[in-house]
Amino acid sequence: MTPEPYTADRQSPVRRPASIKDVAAAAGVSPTTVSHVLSGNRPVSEETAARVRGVVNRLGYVPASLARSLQAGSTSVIGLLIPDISNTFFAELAKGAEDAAHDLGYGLILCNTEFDADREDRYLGMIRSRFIDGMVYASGSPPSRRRLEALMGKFPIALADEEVEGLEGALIATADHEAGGRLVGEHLRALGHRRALMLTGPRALMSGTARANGFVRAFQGEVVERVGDFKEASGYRLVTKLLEKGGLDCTAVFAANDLMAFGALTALREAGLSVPEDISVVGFDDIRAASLAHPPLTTVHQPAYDVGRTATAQLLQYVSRGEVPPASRHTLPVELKVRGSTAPADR
Amino acid sequence: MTPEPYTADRQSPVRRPASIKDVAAAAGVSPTTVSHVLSGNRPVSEETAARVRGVVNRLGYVPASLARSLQAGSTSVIGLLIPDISNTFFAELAKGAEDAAHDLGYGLILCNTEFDADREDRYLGMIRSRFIDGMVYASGSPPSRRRLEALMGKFPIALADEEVEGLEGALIATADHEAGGRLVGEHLRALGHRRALMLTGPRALMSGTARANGFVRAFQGEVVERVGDFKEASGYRLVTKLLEKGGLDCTAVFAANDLMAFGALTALREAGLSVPEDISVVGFDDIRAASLAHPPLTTVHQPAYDVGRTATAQLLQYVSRGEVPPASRHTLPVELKVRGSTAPADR
DNA sequence: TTGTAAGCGTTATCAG
DNA sequence: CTGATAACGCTTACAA
Repeated sequence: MTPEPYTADRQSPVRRPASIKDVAAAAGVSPTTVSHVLSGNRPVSEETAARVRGVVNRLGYVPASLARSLQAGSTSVIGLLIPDISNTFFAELAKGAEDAAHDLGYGLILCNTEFDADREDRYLGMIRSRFIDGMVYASGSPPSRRRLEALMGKFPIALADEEVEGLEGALIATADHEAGGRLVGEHLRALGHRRALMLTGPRALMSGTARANGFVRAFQGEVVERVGDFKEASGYRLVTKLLEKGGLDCTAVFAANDLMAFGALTALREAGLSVPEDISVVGFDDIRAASLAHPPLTTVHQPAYDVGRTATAQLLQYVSRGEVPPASRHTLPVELKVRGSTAPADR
Repeated sequence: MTPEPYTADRQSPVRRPASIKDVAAAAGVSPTTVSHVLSGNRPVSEETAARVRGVVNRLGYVPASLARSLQAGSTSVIGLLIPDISNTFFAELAKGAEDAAHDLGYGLILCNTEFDADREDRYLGMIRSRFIDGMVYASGSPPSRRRLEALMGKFPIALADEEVEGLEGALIATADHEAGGRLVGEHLRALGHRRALMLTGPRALMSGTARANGFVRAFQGEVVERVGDFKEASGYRLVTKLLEKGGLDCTAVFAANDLMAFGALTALREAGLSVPEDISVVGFDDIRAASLAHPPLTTVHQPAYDVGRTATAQLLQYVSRGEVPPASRHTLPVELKVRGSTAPADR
């Protein structure tokens, strides 16, 4: 227990970590034996095993996962690609994915793209270079389709939440977007609304299209459509612009997601309109802030957690066998949450 | 362009991907040359290079990152460990970290622990087994200290947002928690409040302690303290319990984070108290929902993005040189956001 | 019960 | 300008 003599370079340069050979040498056995002590893949005499374990502890030996994976041909890690980590919808989805991965003995790494094609490429590179065994893809930026297409048949990929147009043959787990739109349509119709503004997401995203279709079909009234991009700012901009050139001329707004609904809410408030007295607003997703907002937002609850969990569990079934998943679709139910932002269309 | 003949097993089993040897053989060169064509590390005749590139494309060859990393001794990927991905504070922090990593040519993988020691262990294993080159650690669950301690000197780790008690010698980037607490104390005092309830985080977390210290010092009034766990439910529970046994007897509540403040808000509302007329409430973090809440929450804005960005950039400076970072502290300024949840203490 | 040697897919070194 | 060969650190036949 005498104090260690001071060594100038004690801290900074990382010493080469102990390898299996170092352990073997120090324990007087072959690397093979060390390997088997650690993996339990074949019997080792208790005496030898104990000695090896002692050395392992003393040296702080941890097997290099890279070498192990290289040899095994797989890393036991998959990725989850999402466009926007601060959208709580994706956060929930990620939790589901993580739980599923964890349960099945896989690591899950989150890849956040910020809707940036560069980053998406980079992360997809991880699967092409086999740094990860598979990928749950929950982004939906339109340009990604062609890239995905090339990967789909060659690597294990599952689509979560968003289906990608023209990508048949994929494993996909998604909420029932169409039914969600329908629920909103029925709700507004029942409240007596006959003219609605619909704020959609980008054309190329199927989920938005499905929501819109379901809505239009069930609403059976007049629908003014404006195309946004799922961001709060676009909801604000779209409504403001409409307001400026002569008013909305609608009694209800259906935004394709909660974020855009918030933007609409702000624009409406700034224009001196009150929700739901003057106009009703409905969102989609039921993110956390929806119930906290003022007024609390009527919206469609998506089972984000389940979408993530299902997509991941399904994918791993194939990944673990070294297979690429065949086409299959898992549609999860949605639920309308009626809150304070919708009211009858009187006046 | 004749249609490919149907093959029964076309889809499922993943064929062994092309290796550098396959490319070399098909191009009639050595693996060395292929490697150099791709890396540009040494001149290759344009003719040979073109031929190699042709084969690379035709075979869809992508270098195996595992092999490359094994050889290089590093993966150019670091991890960011966070406790709760659906807390937008961490989401912002993650964005900052991601941007910094991206700028410096590193990949960043998010490790979400859900405050679960199991998962934390698992993710820390990634750095011990050298699957990642470094880790930005933004969790603060108390039991983690000893584990971290063992890693700290041996692997490149940076602490973000939360310092860990007893862990000296770390690279750490954090908001000025103490100053934040002070700002709240001054604000409430100026409004005439003299008795406040303080909802803290777990004892072991230094950030919470710093906030509390700053607050108590500046408030100079009576402070009732209750220990929570940074989750919404605990804010609700603590306030409810107090309310049940005889009222709060305070004119203001200072919660150690916004989530707990929301919990308090709900509890207060259920008890028929209105904010800020009957009682003022202040949070900490300034997460997205804070401004959306009703009433909008007065809170301390933390530069989450900058914390993530700074911690990561600093860490990478050392990681890229294969060094373990020495102790250093980066304190980032905070800002009080006065909103609708605080008012003068009249009545 | 244990060890030797080959191989996973790269890149660096050295040689031509 | 190009190629053998070794080495990165591990696992796994095959052998003893």
